[in-house]
Formats: sequence, C-alpha cells, structure tokens
Amino acid sequence: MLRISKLSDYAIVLLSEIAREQGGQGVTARHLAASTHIALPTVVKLLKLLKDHGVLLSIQGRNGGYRLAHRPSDTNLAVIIEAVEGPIALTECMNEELDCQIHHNCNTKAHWVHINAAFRQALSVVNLNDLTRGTMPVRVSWNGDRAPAL
Amino acid sequence: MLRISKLSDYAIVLLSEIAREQGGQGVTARHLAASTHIALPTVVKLLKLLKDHGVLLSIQGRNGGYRLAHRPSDTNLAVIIEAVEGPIALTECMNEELDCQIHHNCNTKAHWVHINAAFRQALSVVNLNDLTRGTMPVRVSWNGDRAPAL
DNA sequence: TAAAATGGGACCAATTCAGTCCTGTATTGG
DNA sequence: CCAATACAGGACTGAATTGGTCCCATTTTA
Ligand code: FES
Ligand code: FES
Repeated sequence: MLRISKLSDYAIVLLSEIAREQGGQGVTARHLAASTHIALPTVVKLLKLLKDHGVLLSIQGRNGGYRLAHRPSDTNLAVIIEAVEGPIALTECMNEELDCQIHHNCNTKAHWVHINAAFRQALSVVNLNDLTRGTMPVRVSWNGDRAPAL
Repeated sequence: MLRISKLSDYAIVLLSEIAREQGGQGVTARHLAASTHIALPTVVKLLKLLKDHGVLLSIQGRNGGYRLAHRPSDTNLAVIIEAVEGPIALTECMNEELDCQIHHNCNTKAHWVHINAAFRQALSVVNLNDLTRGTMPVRVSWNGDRAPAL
C-alpha cells in the first residue's frame, strides 16, 4: 500500500500540538497524551525518538517537558518522518553500502536516487507552521521534457 | 524506513526483462525465473498480479506466456507499484472513505494530497524504456516560493 | 524528600509481507 | 486425441516488521 507508518502520523500530530500550545515552557508527555488521545506509553516513545533526532528538546525533572528544538518553520515533514522511521530510502539499493545487485544491468539505481530526492523534497517543503497555521507551499512544477540518454 | 516492498522491486526487474526479451511472442514464467533468479512461485504470483492490473497480457496453453499490454514507454513505475502494492496512499486519510479524524483541526489532509501527487508524479515519469535503454527524464524543479495561507 | 517528569530498555501481540503449494483450466505439438 | 506445457486462482505458512506496553532508573523541584 505504500504508506508512512502510523507512528509517523502520530508524531506529526504531537508536534503540531506542541507547536500550537508551546507557551515558553515545555509541554509534558502526559498532557499531550490527554490532548491528542494517543496512549501515554506511545507518546513517550515518540517524544524520545524526536528528541534523540534533534527535533525536540527535553527538560527533565518536575515541571519538565518537551519543547521544539527549532522554529516551527524549520521543522518539516521530511525531518519528522526520518526521525521516526529512519532515512527515506525507497529501495534496498539506496542507503546500503552492500553492493546491491538485484538488477542485471542496473539502469535502475539512478532513477531511484532521483525519485527519492523528489519525494524527500515534497516532504521537506511542508513545515510545522503550515500544519498549524494552515499555510501551504506552492506545487512542484514539472517541465515535461525528457533528458537525453545517459 | 519507508521503502517500496521487495515484491515491487521484483516486479520492476521482471518487467524490464520482459521488455528486453520480448520478441513478438510471450515470455514464460519459467524462463523469467531462470533469467532473473527469482523463485518460480514468486514470479508466477507477480505476473498474475501484473496481468490482473492490465500491465501484462497472458497467453494460455502450450507456447503461452506473458507480453506487455502496452508500449514500454507507457508502462511507468507508478503503474507497476500500484499493481503490486495497491494505490499509493501515504496516509490513512488518503484513500479511505471513513472520515479519518486523527488530527484535531485538520490542516494536514491538503498537504498529504499534494505530497502524494508529487510522489506519484515522480514515479510516473520513469518508464520501462528508461529502465531498459538507460534514458532518464529531467528533474523536478521547485520554485521555492510559498503560497498564501488557505 | 516525595512527587512529577524524562531516560532507556526489554518485551509482547498483531499485523503485514514474502514465499510456497496445490489443484484446476486452456492450448497445442506430436 | 492426449500428454505436456503453460497460466488461473486461491489457501496456506513462516518470517519480519510494527504498534504498543511495561518496568525501573535518573533528574529536578515544590
Ligand atoms: S542493483 Fe540495486 S538498483 Fe540496480
Ligand atoms: S484527520 Fe486525517 S488528515 Fe487530518
């Protein structure tokens, strides 16, 4: 079916909520669980992931919580998804150092590199501001031409 | 990790091989299994899927086999992947009729529709000819502007 | 110093995915 | 005409991934 994981979706919801509520100090996992109706253990797990990948900052101890590590406009969907799911690599061939030899005469890899980049681009253009404020980036344009043979 | 399934990858390999070998008449599953080193039952399963979705034509009986249903230039990655994995729908919200209410005030759906389209676009521009002949479409361009709020 | 919060793992259940197997039908060369 | 070859269709299994839970340690502060 080719979809992002449910966890990534949750992460987007959580971050949107943090961006919306953030009033100087952190937002707690408990509070987020209540306001998003995502189970607390799951919320905790996700916030930790996002913190480990530099999307969130954490404040320990009583009155602790989480805050965005960067401005909402600098936190985009590509970053969020990569934090939760790992690097976006649509095929085996992409991010492995093992010399993938699935295809005979591999004309394929170059295409995947390109598709991967286009996809990541589409994701990276949408940021937290867009999600909370309802702004929207313009569309990708495609000139329709074809390049000459490799 | 966000990757296409192994089956989709196999399908691409199989179709490339068919496009390459196709000399008027069909190519058999047995032959494809031998030439691609993909296990026969798996090959059979995939060819059936591709046939059901109109990517391949089948000829039954002795001397039977499979042929491309359309010209190689009309068989693109989006079609192939959708045949094997079902429609490309990156989020729950996309292809379901159930009124997905994951997000509070959903500013999200509009973005996913857009990302989905951009992704499918990137896939659909690469066709079987490109894969077998080594030609390559040009890149997606992005003007960097942002549209006004919704 | 107790309560409230994150930190870090291990762990389990459910689903999805990859792959196999079996039985049936169509076609055709000999 | 019939046996061999190939596709048709589905049931089934094992493996891998994902989604989700649980437990206990550490940090901070009212
Ligand atoms: S061998 Fe991996 S993309 Fe070709
Ligand atoms: S409720 Fe599904 S995209 Fe917002």
